[in-house]
Amino acid sequence: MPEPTITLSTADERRRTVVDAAIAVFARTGYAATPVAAVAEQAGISTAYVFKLYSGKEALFVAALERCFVRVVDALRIGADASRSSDPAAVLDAMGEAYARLITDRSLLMLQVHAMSAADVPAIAQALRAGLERVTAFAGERSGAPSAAVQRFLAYGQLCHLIVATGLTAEDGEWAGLIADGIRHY
Amino acid sequence: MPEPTITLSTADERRRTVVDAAIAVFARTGYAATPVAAVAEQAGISTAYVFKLYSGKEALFVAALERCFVRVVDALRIGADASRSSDPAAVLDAMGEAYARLITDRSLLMLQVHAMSAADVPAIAQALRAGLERVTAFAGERSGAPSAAVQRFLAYGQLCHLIVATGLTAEDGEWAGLIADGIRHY
DNA sequence: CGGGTGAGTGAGCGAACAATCACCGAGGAG
DNA sequence: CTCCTCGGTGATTGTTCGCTCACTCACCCG
Repeated sequence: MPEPTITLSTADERRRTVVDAAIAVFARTGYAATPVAAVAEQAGISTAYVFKLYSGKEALFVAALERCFVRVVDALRIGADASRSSDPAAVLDAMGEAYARLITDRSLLMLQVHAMSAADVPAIAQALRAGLERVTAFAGERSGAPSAAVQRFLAYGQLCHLIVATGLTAEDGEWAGLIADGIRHY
Repeated sequence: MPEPTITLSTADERRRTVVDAAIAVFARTGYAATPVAAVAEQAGISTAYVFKLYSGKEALFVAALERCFVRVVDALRIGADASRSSDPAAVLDAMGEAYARLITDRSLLMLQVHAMSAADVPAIAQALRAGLERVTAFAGERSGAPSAAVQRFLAYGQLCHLIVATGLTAEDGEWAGLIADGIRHY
């Protein structure tokens, strides 16, 4: 056994590159419609090597989804830290603002949408629940808000996902304005 | 031009059968991962004939989605009619109850989830927006509720979709109970 | 230098799938 | 009977995709 070193192996560095590529590509075309070759191309390596780094397409998607939720929770934490008031409602609002800024790049949002659609794959459903748990637990504990407020936070987050995924704009009419009113998505 | 008859041609009857099959099958495995042959099998006809009834997979999915939204609005109407009070909040609540009962069969719910994921196909995104408009407009006009209440109605509806799609249950822990509290999905 | 280890790839197999085409049979009109 | 329309199908085709395997190259330790 070699002595433990701090420096990462090159394979692990590659894995990070691949996961970043996977987030971007899966977010564009979804789980089923995205060939692994597209992820490999985005990462700048061969398809064969992607299969050496991850046991299959499913594991690759799960890894991307897990990283996605890590990034979401990180954003919520930064948002909460930036809140001027420690009032639960204010902290929750600051988290919402941070999330809205995070998803300026739509990848993290769309990946969650695609994951819901691919949840008939058990491993994906499990990763989705695990990510949801982390978001829910963090939002609740960090803000100190009551359950109903956290639930409301998540519900309007899902509404935001709907707005972005369907490409709703003000030109869609009065009803579109009704749906999107006050929902931040820059 | 033949004289207009009330009786439907057999081809149109077949189209309805196919659309019903499409709703069920697409709801299970989504747009990209569902072969047209699976829809044909469910409908009890050959794959070739499905392509004669619909110009392609895309048109078939759009037809299924449109019918899905028709069924949703119908359910909302029936729910509103059954409301004892004409108070806007009460009517909206009755609509929610009717929707919760409608999606006892998960097909209509999951089809909407899959449609969001497939919204990078322009025709699907358009059908989704059109359906959303009908739901929003009907809920608002029929209940007479203020915009914010209608928006809230949709947001918690999306939360319900998240709960069902991820397969959340009480065994998932306290956080799961927090998310699902009061959200009707039988 | 020689050999072993791990990063990285090209080529290809087998299966699945969207879409098409040639074709069949029944029934109604002339 | 003949023809023509229309519901309906089997077989096929070209392509794509997940995944594997044999292989190369660079580096490092002795």
